[in-house]
Amino acid sequence: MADVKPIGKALFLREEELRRGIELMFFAYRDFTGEADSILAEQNMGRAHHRAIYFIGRNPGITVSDLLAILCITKQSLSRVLSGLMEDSYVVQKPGASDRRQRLLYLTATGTALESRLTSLQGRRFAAAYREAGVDAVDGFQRVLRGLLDSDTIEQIAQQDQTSDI
Amino acid sequence: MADVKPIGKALFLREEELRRGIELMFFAYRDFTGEADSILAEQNMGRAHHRAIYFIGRNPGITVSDLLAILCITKQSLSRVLSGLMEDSYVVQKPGASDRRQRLLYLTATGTALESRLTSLQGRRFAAAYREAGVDAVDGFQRVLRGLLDSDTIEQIAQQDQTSDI
DNA sequence: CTATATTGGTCAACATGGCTGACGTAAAAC
DNA sequence: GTTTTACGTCAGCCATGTTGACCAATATAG
Repeated sequence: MADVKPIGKALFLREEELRRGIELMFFAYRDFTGEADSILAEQNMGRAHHRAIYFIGRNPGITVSDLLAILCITKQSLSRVLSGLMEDSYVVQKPGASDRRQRLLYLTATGTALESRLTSLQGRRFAAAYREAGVDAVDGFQRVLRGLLDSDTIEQIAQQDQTSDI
Repeated sequence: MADVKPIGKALFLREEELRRGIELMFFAYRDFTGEADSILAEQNMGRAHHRAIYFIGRNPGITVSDLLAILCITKQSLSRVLSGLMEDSYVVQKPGASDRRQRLLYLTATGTALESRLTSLQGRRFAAAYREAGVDAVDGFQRVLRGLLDSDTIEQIAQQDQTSDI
């Protein structure tokens, strides 16, 4: 097998490298979400609830349509989740001050508690990975992940960063 | 706001950094799988079919239990998916030579065609991201992703690499 | 050779979380 | 005053995960 053409060898290595990325992405995402999933299961919630709680916590007072734009799901799907979260008092809604059709979403104390529990769990996993890998690796990690995004998503994230009340 | 304590500022930045990672992971995974999902939807398949096809293509002749170990789902869930794939002639099974209880899984020509279509789609996305980000970034990316894995997953991947017939 | 363990499949029932389509209501905007 | 927008809701469908029970073929250990 030593007589493989260099070009073939290069292509093979390239495909291996790409497959490694694909697989790593699959396993990492699964393990990354796994821990939070078990906590959520205890409260009879799923990943969809987590996402809603996370982004409401991150953007207090967000409107339903803005949340829809972030999550990219149908309003029926989100509505089902939000109804559950409000019934169990993780989330409350207030009418918008300027536009009273809007229902601005906020976490309750319970909601905030759950959100920070979940986020600190996932954050610890990231912190450990970052620590092991080193600062330069973190930069590369984020650059590659950004490169995987759709262009719409990139714009969306950029806008969010602008309007966020940091 | 210039009188924030340095320690508070550092913690804030740290949390921001961790949240950035969490969010990037969510968006990147969604966009990364999105394209393949649409192709799969055309063939009335979902992500579960994709995973099965991918790992059978990657490990021709894999047993059902080994595939189960990779996917970490119940055999009932996998069985449903495999039945569909065999009915539509994407996958065939042959009895194992040494252990005839085993059913070794292989892709058909149709299956291989679909697998490579999907993989090259996702591969192109990775290739573009890798190209933009640069070689060093790729290394960092993979190091951080590996750091996010559960220890069981790490062992599993290591074993796979050993036994793979490269 | 027999007992047990392993590999794999199957049926039934259920939950979650996507989706579509249709319809309603309140408020803003023109 | 009409139209558009923001949001909700009802009904139903599909994919994919779950548990539990049960069965068949075969390998393996005693």
